Amino acid sequence: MKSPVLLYIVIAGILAVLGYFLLPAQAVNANQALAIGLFISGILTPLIASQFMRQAQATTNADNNQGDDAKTLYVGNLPYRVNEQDVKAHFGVHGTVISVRLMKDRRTGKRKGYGFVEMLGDVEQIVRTLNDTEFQDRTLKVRMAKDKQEE
DNA sequence: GTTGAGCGTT
Repeated sequence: MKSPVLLYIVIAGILAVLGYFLLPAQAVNANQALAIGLFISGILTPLIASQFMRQAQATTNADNNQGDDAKTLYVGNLPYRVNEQDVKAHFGVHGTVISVRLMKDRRTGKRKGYGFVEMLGDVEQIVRTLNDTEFQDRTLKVRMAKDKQEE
């Protein structure tokens, strides 16, 4: 039931069969029956189509809630010497790491000691697991990233 | 070459 046009045809077909048996032939002629059927189909199609859209949306939301969407974690208190590969390896144990961005000074390019890890999985659980844990002799700060939850 | 709270980048 992908296109509204197809849906419209199906509804009109069902109504045609129903009308053939239910409508008194002496009260309504063929042209009137056709007009009524098309009219009712025109009303029903958007209603039913919107129901399908809601179901599809609900399915999408359910998938997202299963943790298949990328979330961004804020990671603070990182050692200055670690690179993005190290962070990726460390977080990759508990989920799928999409990308790692270690913030650095724009001029000198030196690490600022914090960054963002974009990953899949139960992010809330990962925060609880990795926050306040040792990483290269430093105690990590792991939080949900603020504003930008991009898709 | 140093430092140590924080929420960013085309």
